[in-house]
Amino acid sequence: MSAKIEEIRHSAAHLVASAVCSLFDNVKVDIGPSTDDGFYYDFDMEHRLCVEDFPAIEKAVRKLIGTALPFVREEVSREQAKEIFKDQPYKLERLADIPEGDTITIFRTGDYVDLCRGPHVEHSGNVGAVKLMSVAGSYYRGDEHNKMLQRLYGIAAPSVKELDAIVAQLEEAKKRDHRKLGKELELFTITESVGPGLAHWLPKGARVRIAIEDYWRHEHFRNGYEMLFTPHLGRANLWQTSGHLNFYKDGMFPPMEVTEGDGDKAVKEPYYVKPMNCPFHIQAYLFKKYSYRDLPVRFAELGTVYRYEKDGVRHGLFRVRGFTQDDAHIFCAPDKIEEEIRFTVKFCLHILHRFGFNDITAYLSTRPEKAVGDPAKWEQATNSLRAALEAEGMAYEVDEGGGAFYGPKIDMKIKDALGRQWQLGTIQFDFNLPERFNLVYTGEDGKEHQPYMVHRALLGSLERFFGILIEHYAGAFPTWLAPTQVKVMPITDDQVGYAKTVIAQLQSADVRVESDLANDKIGAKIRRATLAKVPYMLVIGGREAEAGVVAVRSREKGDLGTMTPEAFLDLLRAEIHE
RNA sequence: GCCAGUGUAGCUCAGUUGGUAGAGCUACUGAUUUGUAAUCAGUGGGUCGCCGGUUCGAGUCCGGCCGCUGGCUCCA
Repeated sequence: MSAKIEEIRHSAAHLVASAVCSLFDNVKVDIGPSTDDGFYYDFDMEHRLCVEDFPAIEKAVRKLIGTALPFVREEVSREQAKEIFKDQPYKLERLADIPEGDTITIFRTGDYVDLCRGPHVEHSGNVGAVKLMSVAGSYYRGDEHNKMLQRLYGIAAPSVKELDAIVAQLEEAKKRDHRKLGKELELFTITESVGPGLAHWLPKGARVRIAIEDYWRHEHFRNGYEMLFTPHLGRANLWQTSGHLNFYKDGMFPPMEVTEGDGDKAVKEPYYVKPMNCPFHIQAYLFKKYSYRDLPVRFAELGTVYRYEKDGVRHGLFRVRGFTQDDAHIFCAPDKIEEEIRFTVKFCLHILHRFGFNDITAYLSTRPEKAVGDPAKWEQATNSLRAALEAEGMAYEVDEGGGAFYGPKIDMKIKDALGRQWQLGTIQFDFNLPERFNLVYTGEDGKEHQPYMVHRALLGSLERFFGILIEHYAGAFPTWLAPTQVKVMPITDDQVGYAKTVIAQLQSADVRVESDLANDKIGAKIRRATLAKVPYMLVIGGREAEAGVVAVRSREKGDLGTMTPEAFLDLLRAEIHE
C-alpha cells in the first residue's frame, strides 16, 4: 500500500468523523485507522447509525472535499490536548496512552479536531472520493467486556474513477465468493434442517474432494506415511487424559451419555464426539512397542472432527462445525527431529504447489509465558523448525511467544489469486500429550525414551481448503481437479450413438466426463458448459461422427480443431500430469 | 454472545399507502434436429423462515425465536 493511499484513507476517516459530528448530537469519537482496503471510524452516540444515514453522511463528506479544507497539524502540550478533548473520553484515553515526552499532535479540518499522529493529505480536496460500505458494532479496544461502539466502514480514493475501480475489485471478489459459486456450480450445501456449520458435499463437490483425497493419499504413501481410520467418538476419560475436557470443553459438542453394564454395576458413561484426532492416533501408537529403528512413525488420517464453534463465527466453508482435517502425527526420536521437520516442510510445500499456491510465507511461533515441557526441548524444537525453514530458503516471520502452551509451531500462509492471505498448513510440536499418555520408544541403549510428537496438517481442513480453492480458481478448477473434465455434446440426435462410444472410451480411462443430450442448439449447450466452467467440450456433429473424430473446445484456449478421441486423451493426460 | 442488515417457487428476484402472491431461468410435456454463449409453445411448482399479536382482513404493521450476510470477540 503506497503511503499516499494510506494518507487518503486516513484523511477520509477524519472527514467522515467530522461529517458525523456535524450531523448528529453528542458524538464521542474513538479512532479511525486505514485498513487493507479502506478505513473505519468508531463512534459512541445515541443515534443508531444505519445505511439510510449513509447518503447524508456521504453528502456532508463531499461538501468537505469540495471546499478543499486544509489538514492543519499542530503540536500541543498534554494540558492543551486535555482541554481540547475534554468532551471526548475516548480521545482522553488514547491521550493517556501516549508516553510522557512524546510529541502530541492534533489535526484540524475546519471545525473538526482530532488527536492524531498523521500524516494526512494537504487538504480535503486530495481525498477525492469516499463511499461508506457498512456499519457494524465493535467493542471498544476489541474487548468484549467493553462498551460496543458503532463502526462505520468506508473506502476512499483520489478520484471517483479510482473509487469505482475499488468497487469493481470488491465485486470481483464477491463473484468468486465460494458460497455463491458453491450454489451455482452445485458443489456443496449447508441446510438449516441439519444444522448450521454442517456441510454437505454435493456430487460435483464430492468429485473435487475425491480428486484432492486421491492425490493426498497417494503422496502420503509415497512419502513414508501410514493411514489410519479412527472412531468419531471417545469416552470422557480419554478426553480427560488428553486434557481437552479441561482446556477446550466449550469448544466441544456436549456429551452423549450411555449406560454400560447391568443392574447394580450399571455405570453412566459419557462419550464425546472428537474435536481432534490426536488421542486416537496416540492409541494407534500405544498398540505396540516401538524401537528407535521404527521411528519416525508417521500416522495420517483424513479425520472428521466436530467443534462447537460459537454463533457468529461461522462463514460458509471457512468456519464450520464439522470438518475433515488432513491430519498426521509424527513420532520421532529427538536426535532425528531436525531432519524430520525439514522433510515435513518440504512435503508441505510440494503439496501446496500442486494446488496452485506458490506464494507461501511461514510464521514461526515460539515459547509463550505459560508453557509445559522442558525449556531445553523447546529450544531444540524451535531450532529445528527454524533450521528447516532456512534450509528450504523460505521467507518466514517470527511470532515471539505465539506458540501454543504445549509446543512451538510453524504456520504456512498462502496468497490466493486475488492476493488474499490464508493460513493453511501447520507443523506443531506437542510436549503435552506424550507426557499425558506416557508415550515411549526403546532406544539403542535398551531404555525407554519419550519421542517427540508433531501434529501436522497441510491443507488444514478439507472444507476450508475447498472454499479457498473455489475462490482461488473462481470456480474454474484446473483439469485435474475439475468435477466435470469433459462435456460431450452431439449436435443432433443422429450423433448420440457415436457420442456414447466416445464417452465410454473416456470413462474407461478414468476421465470425469458428462454428456449434454438435451434437445437444444449447440450454442445453448456451449453456454451451459461454459457457465459450469468445464475445461473441455467435445462437439460432435455429422462430420466428426463420420470421420471418427471430435471437435475440441478448451475453456482456456478456445477452439483446438478436430482430433481422434485417442489424441484428445493424450492431450488430457499430459495436462493432468504436468 | 454483541451491533447492523436480511429471509417471497429448486435458482435469481418483483410485490405500490395492509385486501389470502408474480416474472425469468430450472423441471415436466409437445413441436423443432439445430455447427460453437440462450429455439418456440404449453404445464407444473409457494404454510411468503417459524411462533405469537394487532386488524373484518397480514408477504406487508408489532413482538419473540431461527437461519443467513457484514463486522466485533473467538479459532486448541
